[in-house]
Amino acid sequence: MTTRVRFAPSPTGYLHIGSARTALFNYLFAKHTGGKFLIRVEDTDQQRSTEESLASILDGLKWLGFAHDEKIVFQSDNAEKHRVTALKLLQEGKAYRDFTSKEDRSITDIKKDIADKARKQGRDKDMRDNEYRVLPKEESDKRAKNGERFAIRLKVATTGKSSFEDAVYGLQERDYADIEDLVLLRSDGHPLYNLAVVCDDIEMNISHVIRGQDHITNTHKQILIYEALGEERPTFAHLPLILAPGGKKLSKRIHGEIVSMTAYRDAGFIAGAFRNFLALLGWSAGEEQEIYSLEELIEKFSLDRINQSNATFNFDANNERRWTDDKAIWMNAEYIRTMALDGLVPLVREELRNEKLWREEYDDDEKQWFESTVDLIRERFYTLKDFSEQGRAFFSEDFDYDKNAIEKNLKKHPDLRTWLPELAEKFEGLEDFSHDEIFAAVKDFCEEKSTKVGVVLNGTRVLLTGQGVGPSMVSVIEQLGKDKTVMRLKSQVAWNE
RNA sequence: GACCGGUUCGUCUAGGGGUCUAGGACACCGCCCUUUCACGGCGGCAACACGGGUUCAAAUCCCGUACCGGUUACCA
Repeated sequence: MTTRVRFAPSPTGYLHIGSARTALFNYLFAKHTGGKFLIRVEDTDQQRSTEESLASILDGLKWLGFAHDEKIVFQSDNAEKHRVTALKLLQEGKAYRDFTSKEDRSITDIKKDIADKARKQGRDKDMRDNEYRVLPKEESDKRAKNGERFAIRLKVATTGKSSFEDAVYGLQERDYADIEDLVLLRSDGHPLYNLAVVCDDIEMNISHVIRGQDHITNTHKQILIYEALGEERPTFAHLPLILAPGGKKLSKRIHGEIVSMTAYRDAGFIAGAFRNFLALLGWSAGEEQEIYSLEELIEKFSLDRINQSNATFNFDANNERRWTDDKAIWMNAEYIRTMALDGLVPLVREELRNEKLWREEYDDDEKQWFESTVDLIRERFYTLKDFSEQGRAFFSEDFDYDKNAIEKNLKKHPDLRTWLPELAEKFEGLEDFSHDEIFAAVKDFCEEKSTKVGVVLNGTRVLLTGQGVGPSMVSVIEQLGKDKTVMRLKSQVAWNE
């Protein structure tokens, strides 16, 4: 039997980082086993589902490279089937009509209420305490016929327990006494989550359900539905959660953009790097390797190597440099430094285009220069943004000077104000503006002035690139070329800042 | 509250009775390299939640406690 898994987002928001990892693990498992990766949109809650949300989720999945194998299933399209299923269970006496009228309250009120009520309840609460559970069939039929509104609830056994072997957490058990007679169909006729999920998973022939461990209690309920339906259940694998620092829930309301996948794309992350980072959050191959290509992840992935404890996604909202997890940033830098130039160049092109720094010549006459520039400056960059920010001076005359760099590398050595234009003149006289020639000129110059090479090079770096740090300075000079180098060394702009 | 999970360096993790004076990665700190800097190389700091058992031997198995998380809807 080939494996079939599904990623089932509900389109009520952006693609959450935790959902992205769930999608990743589903994808890796499918590809590892030669199976299918499907997408099902859980849009039963029509009130909260939006088109934009769906578009942004699909966008995020596409960016991460998770192509789905079959047509996307929309859960709302199957509502009729779900209804028929609920009615069937009612017919068979496995479910019953609940005529209790629905309370009409706002979602936040309900949430608060549930929390309050739950805190007061102990285990002695009888989950079967519903007068309609034992209402004679004739009576129930009669009231329904009279047009009385009702919800359909599953009749959960009074004694016994539900159990399943989780691929990650092992044997899971729950007493029936702790499970309420869950509602399958709302009184307005809309199917509810647990029913819809089970029906669709059966319909889609899903072999493995891989989802967050916040669904474990749902799984017990869903198993009850599988059993009532007489259907075989899939293998379940629950994933540990990704938490915010301090072990709290990671939410957009509290933590902002950091939880949204698109924030990473917009911040200049490489999809492969982020995927790599996500894969190692809750899973490891059990070896001392950190960088994995998608192919390697697929080859090495297995459910039994998934961790059972929740992971903390580490970041510091008050520190600009630590806006997201250190390791994620490091990994992105690692990818930028080491990935094939062929792969990086198009990404840089896009970044420069977005920032209006792109020139068509970079794809034509200046292709070689452009590629060697990217190769030179990528060495110390962390994100694609750095190409248009720290690296801006390579692509435009309109760049800023780093304040600290000016102070530390320029103004601390006032002589540089006259020296650097002098150095420019020296450069002007050079025949071929090569690495060796440039270096020799700088060395000569420093001897003349009896100063350290570092002082001159650091000052030069500020005037040429606006930065305090970067690749080998002589290479930078060579890469910029004689004209720009001379012009910028003579400029007084930085001195006047 | 109840039910269900979890707990190894600050963070991600390896380890599943002896090979653990607990390994790797990120971050941090030092040194070296680079006649300059946030690259690179080398090194350092730093963890088995606690208490009982079982065993010749426990980070690893069992029990309890603490703490953290999940769930507890006619939401998904």
